[in-house]
Amino acid sequence: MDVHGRDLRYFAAVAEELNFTRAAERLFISQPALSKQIRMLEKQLGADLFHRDRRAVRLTAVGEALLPHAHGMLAAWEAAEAAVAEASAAEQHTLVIGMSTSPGRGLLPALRTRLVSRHPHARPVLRQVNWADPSAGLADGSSDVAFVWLPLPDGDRYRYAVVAQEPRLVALPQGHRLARAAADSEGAVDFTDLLDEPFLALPSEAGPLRDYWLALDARDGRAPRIGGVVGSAEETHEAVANGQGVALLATGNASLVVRDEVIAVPVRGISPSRLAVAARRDDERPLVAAYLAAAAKLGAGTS
Amino acid sequence: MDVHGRDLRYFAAVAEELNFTRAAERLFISQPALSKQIRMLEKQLGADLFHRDRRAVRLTAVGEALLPHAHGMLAAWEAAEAAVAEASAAEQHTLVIGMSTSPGRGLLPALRTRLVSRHPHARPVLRQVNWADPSAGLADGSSDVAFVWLPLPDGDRYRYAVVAQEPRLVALPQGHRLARAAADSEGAVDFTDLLDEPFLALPSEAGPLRDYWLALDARDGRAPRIGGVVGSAEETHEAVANGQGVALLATGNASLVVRDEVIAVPVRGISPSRLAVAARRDDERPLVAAYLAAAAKLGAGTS
DNA sequence: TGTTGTGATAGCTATGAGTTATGGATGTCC
DNA sequence: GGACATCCATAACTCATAGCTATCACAACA
Repeated sequence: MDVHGRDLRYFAAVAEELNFTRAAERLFISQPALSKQIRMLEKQLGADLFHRDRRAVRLTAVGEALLPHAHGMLAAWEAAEAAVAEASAAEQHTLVIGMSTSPGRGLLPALRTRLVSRHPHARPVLRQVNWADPSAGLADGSSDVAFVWLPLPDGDRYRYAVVAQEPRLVALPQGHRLARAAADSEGAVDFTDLLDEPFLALPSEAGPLRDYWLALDARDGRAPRIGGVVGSAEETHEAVANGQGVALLATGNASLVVRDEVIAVPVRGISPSRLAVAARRDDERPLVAAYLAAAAKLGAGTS
Repeated sequence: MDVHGRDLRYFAAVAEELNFTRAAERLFISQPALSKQIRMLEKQLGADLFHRDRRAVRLTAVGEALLPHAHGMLAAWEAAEAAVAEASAAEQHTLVIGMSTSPGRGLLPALRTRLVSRHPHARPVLRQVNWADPSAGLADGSSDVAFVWLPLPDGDRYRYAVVAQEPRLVALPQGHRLARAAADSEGAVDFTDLLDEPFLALPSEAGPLRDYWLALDARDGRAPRIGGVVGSAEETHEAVANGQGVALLATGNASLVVRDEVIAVPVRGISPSRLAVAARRDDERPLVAAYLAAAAKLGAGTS
């Protein structure tokens, strides 16, 4: 049914040498092993490939018929191996960078520059991931590294470098009562004033991250009112503008949501947001390590 | 280095099903066996072929690169198998008929007709063999059946059917003294009159056959004079015409030597020649058996 | 929360691809 | 013609591997 490529290689060698002993030497196996393998191949094909005269070995008609196919298949396999090696190398040098929203803050160009200076062959590829996955593709392997918001669910599966720590804002519809209140109070609001507001939440799959953007730890155990579930910056903008609810934002992301009817004001009394570059803890590939190292350096510089 | 075709087949199946269990069923092997084989292939290539998410199996970039090659090689092997089968069938139906000189006597067309009436696919192929090989190619396998002169050296290795038994003639140059003597004596000569003539002999490799055409058994142990060694009808004609020696002939072969300066006259006192169709005793192939059977029938009819 | 589906793992067996040692036939050299 | 070299086949053994069954781990789903 199938052949082992080796058998074809052996066959081609014997066909070329027309001498089992020399062919075996060339193949770095013993002569009996070669004899046996050729016999097995002949048995499998149900036809002799060589005429073993006492004095000479020569191809039979069947052998002649097989030889060009054997050469073709050996060449085809070499080509296949080369294709695999190439694809493999390309994969080695590709770094998939997951992100839920554009990290902005000039981070991507800075990290890219640092990465390619260390690994000139590196090909960073950006990948947008739904907000439902707080690991931005790390969990299912679709990203190699990712921009994530801390805290990360299953945090011990990852390692990360914080690249930005910023106060959180709240996005409000332009006419909201708290928008006016903030204008009176140094342009900020207390989180306690937001406790009864309906909040836009991440999908429940987001786990701890959903709780974090609801600032659950600042609510003293009282459940938040959920005004809706959002999966992207665009949806958030729409929902806020429509008055479905308010939403906490990282300062660096305000520009994605604030426009038209929506404004954002700082919130006092909650922890700042922390944006990190993360990778799977067990992923030791050089490119991944280099990207994380670059991020750590950047984070150290800007914190 | 090499692949087993089986592994490519397995890979292609999994790539198509994107499900190990179903692919294994389709391949009539167990799922663990398939898993293991794919892992081995991946290990051999040094790259993963499939992305095994908990929920889904999908090809990696490397797998995508390999797949078309795998399909190509599987198709190539099918083509190779077909080529082998075809060549094998052709060989099955080919009967190589060895002969030292054309057997004449209408034997070839008669036997050919009988053979193809029994085996319509049979392709008889004629092969001229040097006189040095009295088995006309049977010994070294270059003929399947052969027209031979009895006695045959290593006679027990062959089986045969006598197709012609004829008095032997002697070929003489036209002006030879015995040519005239024969004309006086019923057109024949006694072998005793030839004892001192130089004889043309077959090459020494011919063994008993050489002795036979020197009629050694009719010489009472006295060595013949050898006038030369001949390897074909043409050489014999030349040598006789030149007076190098005389030569015994089968009646049916006289026409090959007798022309121009050479005549042939019957010889009294020696056994007749026996022409047979022979095959290797251990060669039981239907075509060979059929040819021999046809020869036996023909021999029985004409003897 | 049990059930189903799916892939990986473990442990076993049989096959097969390799080894060395040896046999037997042929050809070669003095 | 005898010693020797060449060459393919066979025998007996070893070790890797391709297959099996049984089972686990995990996700999806009802």
